[in-house]
Amino acid sequence: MTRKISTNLQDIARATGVSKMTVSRVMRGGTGFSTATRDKVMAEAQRQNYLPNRIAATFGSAQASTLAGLCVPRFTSSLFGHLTESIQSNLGRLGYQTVIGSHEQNPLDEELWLKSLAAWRPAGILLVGTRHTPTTLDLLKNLSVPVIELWDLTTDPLDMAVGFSHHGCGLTMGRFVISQGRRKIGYVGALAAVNAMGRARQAGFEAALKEAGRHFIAQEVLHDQPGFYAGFFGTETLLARAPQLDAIYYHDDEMAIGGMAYLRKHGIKVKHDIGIAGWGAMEAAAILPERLTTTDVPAAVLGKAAAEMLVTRLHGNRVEDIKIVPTRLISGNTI
Amino acid sequence: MTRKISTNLQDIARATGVSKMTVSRVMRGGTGFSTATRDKVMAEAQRQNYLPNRIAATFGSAQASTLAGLCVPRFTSSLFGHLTESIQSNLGRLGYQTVIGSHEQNPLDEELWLKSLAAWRPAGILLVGTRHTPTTLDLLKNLSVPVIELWDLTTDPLDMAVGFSHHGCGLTMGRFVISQGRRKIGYVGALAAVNAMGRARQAGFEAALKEAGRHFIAQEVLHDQPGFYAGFFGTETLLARAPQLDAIYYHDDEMAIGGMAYLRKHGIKVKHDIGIAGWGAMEAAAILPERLTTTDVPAAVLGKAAAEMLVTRLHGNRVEDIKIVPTRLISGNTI
DNA sequence: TAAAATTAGGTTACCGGTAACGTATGTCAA
DNA sequence: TTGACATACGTTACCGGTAACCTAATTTTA
Repeated sequence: MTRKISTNLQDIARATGVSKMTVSRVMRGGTGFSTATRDKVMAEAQRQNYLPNRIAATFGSAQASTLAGLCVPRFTSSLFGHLTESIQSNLGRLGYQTVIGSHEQNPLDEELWLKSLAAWRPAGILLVGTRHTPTTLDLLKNLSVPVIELWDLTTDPLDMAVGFSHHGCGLTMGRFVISQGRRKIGYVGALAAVNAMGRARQAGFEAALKEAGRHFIAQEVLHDQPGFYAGFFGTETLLARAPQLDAIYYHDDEMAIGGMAYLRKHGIKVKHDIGIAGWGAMEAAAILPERLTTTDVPAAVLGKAAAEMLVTRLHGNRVEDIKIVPTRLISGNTI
Repeated sequence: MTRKISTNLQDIARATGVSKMTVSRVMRGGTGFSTATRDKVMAEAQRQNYLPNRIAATFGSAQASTLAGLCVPRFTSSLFGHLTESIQSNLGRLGYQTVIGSHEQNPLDEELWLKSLAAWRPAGILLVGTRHTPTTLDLLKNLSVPVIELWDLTTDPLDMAVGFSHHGCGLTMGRFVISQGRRKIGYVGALAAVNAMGRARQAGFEAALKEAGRHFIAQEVLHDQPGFYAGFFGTETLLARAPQLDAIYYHDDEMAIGGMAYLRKHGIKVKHDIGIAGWGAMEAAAILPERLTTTDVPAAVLGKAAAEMLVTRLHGNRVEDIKIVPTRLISGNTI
């Protein structure tokens, strides 16, 4: 029982009296055929309801693959959701299909995913994050396809990169918070020891504090995934240790919002008593009665740039290896 | 320049003195070889750093595909993020790779995505939503692979379905709101005319009102995507038309939270003045000072069930065609 | 103990495209 | 007028697995 899902190029060739190769050329919109032949072939393909077979095409020539892999930390964060959305739709528009994975900041999960992806001989690979296992690096080298590292620009890219400086985000926010007169500042983070990008923001902020002769009064870096709960409970722990704080910098907006919920619950006035700064500019942050002080991260712009970068390179054109997308401080109303 | 990314079965066969077919059998963990042969082959594969080739495998036999397609409305909502995360990780665990798409409630986008997916001859397809174009239905039939419709159980499934009743969610919430003494109730929704599931919840709620001899005093269904902003401005419009409301039912939690932000901004007390009910139980809803009255939707459970259902079927085992996952009313503190 | 069944392989023929190269025919400039 | 070159195809040889079928040896069963 050979499962024949659709007619193939040979069927169309037979029906139109040309060779399979000519049909292939027509279907791919190349050259080497007359307009008469093209019209005849296209009409017949339409009539037979031909469904292209990328499996066969990729098998015949690895160059023909239109599969791209995307691995992000998780899909449950607003920012990565926007990034995924943007990459998938832009790659789709450009004729590529997206295979996804998530690694939860665990390089071994990324490696596992990459192994299963590699079996599909993808045309290109997009990775969020710059922590990779040796095996991952080996695999990427063997595959010898374009690799774009997204989100972070703090280390040298393997191949190409689209992102921004997390250190810069932290630095800018730190200077802003200092400029607003805050001096006793704490930090609440997440994913201790595995989140290089969060740490880079934290370090950037701390550099700004140092410029002003200050440092973090207290820090609470949870081992959990970031999120509303983590922000809520992280704030509780932090304030238990350092009740005198006049500002808190958070890993991201979700955690900041969680923290604000904690403050409100305990009658601590946001801004008046304790200033709050987040990161990521999630939609909810702009809707809060107190507009959250945060950093806008253009996830959709970044995704579009990455998709276009990849496809340009796949089409054999030169591309700049590194693209920086601008982040923007949103002063808001919580500092 | 033939790009040879990895050694192939033939290379391993040559090195171990068996046939390619035997190596294939060993690699797939089947039967028809001695343990001695297996060990020899596995060792050699390891030594040569063999990378399986799913393109070739799928080409050789369509049954060998381990590619599954997943199309959701969008990746930017918390619920669909959790769903995507769950499906991807569970399918990954079971040896399948996930190709994603998003349709933004537009069946034509779904059709376009399905066409590009079909070229990869996937093993199975997961769709959120039950609105499909005729071409989509044709394609699904031609592909003759398992199709699981997720999220909604209000219509007959094409093949299999995992979901819950949106009408039931609305009905239960409606009865609860009535039981709390609310009588002048409004509705704020989104995606007018294209969102069957939101409409089903609305209709369910309305059925509960009818039981109590009531009806929606006012409704505001935006044409936009749901989200915090939509909730904020939808509430503004609704209250301009019907200021006397004592409760509002929202399309989802994001919109409810946006609505609450509007109320707070205008000094209207949530619960005391106007009760609020959402849907979806997003994490943020539980963190708010007033815990949001909402419906818990087990997106992760649903995703896991769908992944396992698909794989069970692909392994040739019988499965129940329809699986209902339970939703749960969270009474919260905003009604 | 002979027949039947199982085990451990090998052989062959594809799957449906694409790259590379070959070959008429027509066109244009020197 | 003739060579050079472009155009419009056709031919051939793969790409790397898997299904289906076959064989010889070994084990089990009647």
